[in-house]
Amino acid sequence: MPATALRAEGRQSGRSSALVTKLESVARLTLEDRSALAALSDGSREMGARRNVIREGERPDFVHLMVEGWAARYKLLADGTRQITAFLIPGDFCDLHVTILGEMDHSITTLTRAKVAFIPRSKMDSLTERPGLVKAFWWATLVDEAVLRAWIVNVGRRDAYEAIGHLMCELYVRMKNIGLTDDHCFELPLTQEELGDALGLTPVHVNRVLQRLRAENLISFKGGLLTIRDYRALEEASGFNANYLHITGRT
Amino acid sequence: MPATALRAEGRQSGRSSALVTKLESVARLTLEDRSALAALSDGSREMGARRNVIREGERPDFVHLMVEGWAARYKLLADGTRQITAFLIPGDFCDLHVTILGEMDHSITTLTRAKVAFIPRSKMDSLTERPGLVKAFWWATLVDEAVLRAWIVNVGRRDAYEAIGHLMCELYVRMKNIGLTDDHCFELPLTQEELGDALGLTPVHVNRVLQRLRAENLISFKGGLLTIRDYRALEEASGFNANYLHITGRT
DNA sequence: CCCGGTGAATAACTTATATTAGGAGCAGCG
DNA sequence: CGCTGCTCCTAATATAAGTTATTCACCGGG
Repeated sequence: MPATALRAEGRQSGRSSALVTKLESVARLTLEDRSALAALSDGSREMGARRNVIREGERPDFVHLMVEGWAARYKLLADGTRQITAFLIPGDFCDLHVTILGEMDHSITTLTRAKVAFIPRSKMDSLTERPGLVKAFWWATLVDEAVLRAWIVNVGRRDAYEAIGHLMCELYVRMKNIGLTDDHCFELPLTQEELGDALGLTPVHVNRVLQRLRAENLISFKGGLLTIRDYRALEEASGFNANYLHITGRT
Repeated sequence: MPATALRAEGRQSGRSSALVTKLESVARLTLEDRSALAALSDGSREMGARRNVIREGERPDFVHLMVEGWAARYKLLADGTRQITAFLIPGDFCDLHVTILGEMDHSITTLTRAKVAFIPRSKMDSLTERPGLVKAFWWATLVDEAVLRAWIVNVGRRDAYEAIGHLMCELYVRMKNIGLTDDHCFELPLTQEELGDALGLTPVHVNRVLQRLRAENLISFKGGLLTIRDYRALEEASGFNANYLHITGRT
């Protein structure tokens, strides 16, 4: 498979930003809207893998936007276990409008090397004066909420096999929506432990399930690269239905 | 315990609506804001227990607001199991701004007899022209999101005992915030099966855990009425921390 | 007053997943 | 080069929770 095509960090450079790509799939943006969004990435900072973007208890002055790389939203429990509640990929806001709530009730860490934009509140305010963007931002938060609900279903009612399959389907659709897939292959830079932290499973159980998914020829997953060998079958096996992602355009 | 005081459907009548009480705990509302909110309850409809408010796939014309009684947000799986992703109590919007997304990706049902306001979109639009209310509504959706994250942690990383305790603490704080508790007692009109559907457990296991919580004198729960006998201990046992509810005023 | 329905309580048994532990492969690094 | 530290993989055992089934208590209706 064409691994290198996906790996390259600059795959999107030259094209529009992931955020623009994502929002254009549901909202009609003006030229000015688009360049205003693109400008957000300008002052973005490079961060190493596994660095804190924000921590629980902090009161961020900025809204953070993923420009490149992956991050995860998580909560730490008293006994040291961790629950990941969201994976953040390029084009995702980490904490849109969180200034309203005051302090963070969870933490965010990068998973890979990443580019994160730190957007001052004043800049956000000027953006939300554009009616088209307000609506697009609303759409984004509502979809985030829908993803959370699907996550609950995953952890609550699906067994490990279905849950892992479901998560992979979701991430595939989201990555495809920002142009970061190549056929049915995309970068999934998660360790088995991180997958477990997302789904409430132990790494050893994740391992067993991955083997089964491979044995059944549904996926191949190695070196941070996931290929869904039989997307239909994986959807079927995991009960995935993309409707909750509310992507209207291309599927 | 003073059951009757809580049971009365009109407990709040004469006072301000649950929505006003809830939003006032975080935002300063003008007199007009308050009366505009109160007016929302005017055209509310009575509904029986276990009736659909909205179903997956529908495209609602209205925003629904819980005025009295309980409801639940849920998803149905192919194998017939159900996962509840939220409990809705008075003052909660069922689907704020959902008109943006198009069709519903989940369903909502009443759990008890309830009063639900059906608010036309135009009315919502006029409300959100008031800056104070926009911010208050934002706060409400952000808290809803935080509740979803806590729910994921509950289902993913806590065992049944902790999860049930945690849910009870959360519901206690939320009910208290809208003035529907009496000391540490409040109406919790959930069957053991519904509790199970919320936490991904079977009713028989929920039963076992409830017995244990009773045996340890942490709660008493009978006839839809929950009394938290030792709130501190329950918080401690379940790892509950109310910070994610972002209630600034009274605790 | 009995009847049917629903929710709660048990019990016996099964199963999915956790726990603990150890080894193998590979990458970065002094 | 040979460390050191991750991931990944595997196995043995333990346990929380599921499954199925039965009984009991309560409540409203005819």
